[in-house]
Amino acid sequence: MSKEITSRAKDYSQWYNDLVIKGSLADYTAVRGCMVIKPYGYALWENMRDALDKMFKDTGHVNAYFPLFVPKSLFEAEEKNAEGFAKECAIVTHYRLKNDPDKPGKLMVDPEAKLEEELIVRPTSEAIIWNTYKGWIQSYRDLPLLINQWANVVRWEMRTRLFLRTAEFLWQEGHTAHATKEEAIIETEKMLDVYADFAENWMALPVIKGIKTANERFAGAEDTYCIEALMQDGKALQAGTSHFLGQNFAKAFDVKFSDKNNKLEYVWATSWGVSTRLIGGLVMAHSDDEGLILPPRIAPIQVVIVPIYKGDEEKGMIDNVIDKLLPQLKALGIRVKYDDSDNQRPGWKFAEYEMKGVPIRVAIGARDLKNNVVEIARRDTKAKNTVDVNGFEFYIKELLDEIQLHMFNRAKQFRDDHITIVNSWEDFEQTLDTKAGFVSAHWDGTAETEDAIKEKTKATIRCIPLNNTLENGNCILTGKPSKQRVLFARAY
RNA sequence: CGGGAGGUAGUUCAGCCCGGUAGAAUACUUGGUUUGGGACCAAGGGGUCGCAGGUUCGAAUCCUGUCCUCCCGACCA
Repeated sequence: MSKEITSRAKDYSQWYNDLVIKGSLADYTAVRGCMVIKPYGYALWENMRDALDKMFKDTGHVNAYFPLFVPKSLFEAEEKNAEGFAKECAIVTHYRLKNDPDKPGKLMVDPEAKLEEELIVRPTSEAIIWNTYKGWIQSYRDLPLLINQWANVVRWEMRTRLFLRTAEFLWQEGHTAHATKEEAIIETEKMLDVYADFAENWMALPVIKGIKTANERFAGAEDTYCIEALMQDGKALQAGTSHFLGQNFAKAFDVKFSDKNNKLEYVWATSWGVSTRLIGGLVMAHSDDEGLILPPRIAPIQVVIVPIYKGDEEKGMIDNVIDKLLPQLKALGIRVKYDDSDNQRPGWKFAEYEMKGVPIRVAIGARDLKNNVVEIARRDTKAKNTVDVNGFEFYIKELLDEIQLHMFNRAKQFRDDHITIVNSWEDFEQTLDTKAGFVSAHWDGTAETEDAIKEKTKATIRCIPLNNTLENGNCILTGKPSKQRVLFARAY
């Protein structure tokens, strides 16, 4: 089998697929639009999940689990939300199969077993959760309610891509209830900060925090905050969202509480989520034509040690050294793998772990034993270095931090180089076609103009950046007055 | 749902036009030699050719239908 990764320059789609599949993260399955996440990819997800989970808990949230199935009547209670998802729902209509009388050995749906009420496979859990919260909230003393769920959801998309858009995906969804509007908005913004912190400091993925326009807003939300990342092909990726839901769901599901004055009020809500899509973003933002490049903080394997030897005697000598080195590395909390399998030669292993994106490779052979050194190769720059064995665990520890930082800085440099300020329609179109990336431009604030721009260029408004500087200008398309720039891009 | 490509060994694919014993590489198993950037030799196992019809003495190959996958669009809180 060809192990080569398709060049980015040739075909980004193929390049991306190669990275995911040959990097052992995931693969296609027999089920349309679904993927299997392989052990290596799942280990990556677990590291991300654990880091996020801790951040949620540090901000006062707890985990719970709600059902996969949502009765249709509940699902449709919040009209805008239901409408927004209606076109991409999987629906359970029957609960039994039976033998097909016309085709021996085959099964058919038993028409007798039709459900009274259809069950929607959750595309998101607001409906079932708010129906539950109704029973949990009576008094202001029950608030705030800060719950997160780790779950799978299903969205029957027309066109799917590994990690970036699959029919079923894993995610977390936080759903909180608050006594006041102000508190809910603070929560919405706080969780956006958590996401940005995670993306930048754990995934080395620079993001722009912003607010979505009405067109791009979550169905049922008052405001959708987002973090937007830039991929190497110049397309933007929505990496996470945090929604201020106002009282929409409280009203739809009749969730009221008595305040201190014993007055009944609807609660204020937020929801926020990130998914396995983040892995797609990670792959597209950092990898090269040799394979994945994973940030050390979440890499399933941070250091791989490859022995190079002739015969059992040399192998024994190397083993002796490694037996001392492994505990030293593990004592520093480093995830290390000693690959002394003899099915493959060193060269094969080098290529394999590069494809899997392992941040640091340590090679040790007879030559090194004599000099009491090891060869250290970093994945991000491909630089090789010979290091003394004494104290090398501290060198590794520092190098991991350096790689993490370097990956972030490199991605940030790329991102910053691809934010282009334009003031005319000609420049706008030309920039999108030749340079791609984010385009910062004035917009008149209307949905019609946004739609027209999308129609003409396929670019959408990714967000109105938070902390945007106000400046007077004219809409790129209509010339109408505008008070601030927004970020446009073609997106995944 | 429109346009394009495809479905043959675990994987990547050839064979199809012009019908006649199922192929290659790689992976796998065994033995041996190797090991500082994807090793080599020898032997071996492995496929109802996506599915269903049809034409034919005979179909991976021709015809019809159908299902599925990938790519490009439309869709995408």
